Amino acid sequence: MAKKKNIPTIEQCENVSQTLKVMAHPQRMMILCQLCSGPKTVGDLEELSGASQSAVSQFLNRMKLEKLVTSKRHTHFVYYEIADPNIMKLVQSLHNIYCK
Amino acid sequence: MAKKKNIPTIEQCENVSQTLKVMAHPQRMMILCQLCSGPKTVGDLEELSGASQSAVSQFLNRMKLEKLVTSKRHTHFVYYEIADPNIMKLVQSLHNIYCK
DNA sequence: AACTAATTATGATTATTATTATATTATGAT
DNA sequence: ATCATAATATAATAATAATCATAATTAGTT
Repeated sequence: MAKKKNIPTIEQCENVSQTLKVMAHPQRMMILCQLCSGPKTVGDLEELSGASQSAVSQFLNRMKLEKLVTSKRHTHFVYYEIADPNIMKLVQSLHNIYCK
Repeated sequence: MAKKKNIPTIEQCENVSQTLKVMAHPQRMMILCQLCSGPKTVGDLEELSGASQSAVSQFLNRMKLEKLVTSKRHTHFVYYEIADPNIMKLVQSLHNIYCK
C-alpha cells in the first residue's frame, strides 16, 4: 500500500502558522504551559514566567486576540485560561515530543 | 488524585519556540508537510508551495540551519528531507488537530 | 561553453520585541 | 460617595529581526 499523503491546503497552513506564531515565543509558551494546569491571574503568571507585568499583560492580550486563551474577572483578579481543547492538545503534544 | 503538572523549564520553552518560529510561516509549513511524504528537490517544492525559487531556497536554508531538514545532492538536484523524527511527529500532530 | 538547478547578496519594506510611562478598573475603607 | 490602593491594560517608542523580490553567482552536467 502506497504512503498516504495528507497535504493541507494553503489556507490550513495559514491558520496553523498563525497560531504557531503566537506560541513561538519563550515566555508566551511558558504562560500557555502554566495555563494548562488551570486558570491563573496576571500576577500569578508574572511570577511564573519571569516577565514584567506589562509584558505579561501584552502577551495575554495577544493570545486572547488569537483565541488561544480567554479571560474573566472574579473579585479583583482577572483569570486567564486556555480557550480551546485544541490548544491544550497541541501544548500536550509539544510536551511529549520536546520535554522528556 | 491531583492534576499532574508538567511545567517545562525556560530553556525547554526557548527550544520549542525556536522551532515553532521556523514553522510559523504558511509556505514553510506547506514545505514541511510536503516533505513529510518524502524527499523533494527545490524545484519540486517551488511548484508545490507556490513560492519563487529563491524564496524556497531561502526557506529551506533557514529550516536547515534550525535542523528541521537536511539536504543532499544527487546528480544535479538537491534533495531535501525532514531531519528528525520529532519534526515528523509534530507535523503529524498539527495535522491531526487542525486538518480534519 | 552552454544549460539547468540552486544559492547567495542586496536592499526596501514591514513585523516583532522590550521597555517605560501612563491610564483604567474594581474594591475596600472611611 | 470619595479616596487610596492593588491589579491590569494601554500607548508610545526604539531596537531588532523577518520578509520578499531582484539580481548576481556558484555548481554540476552534457
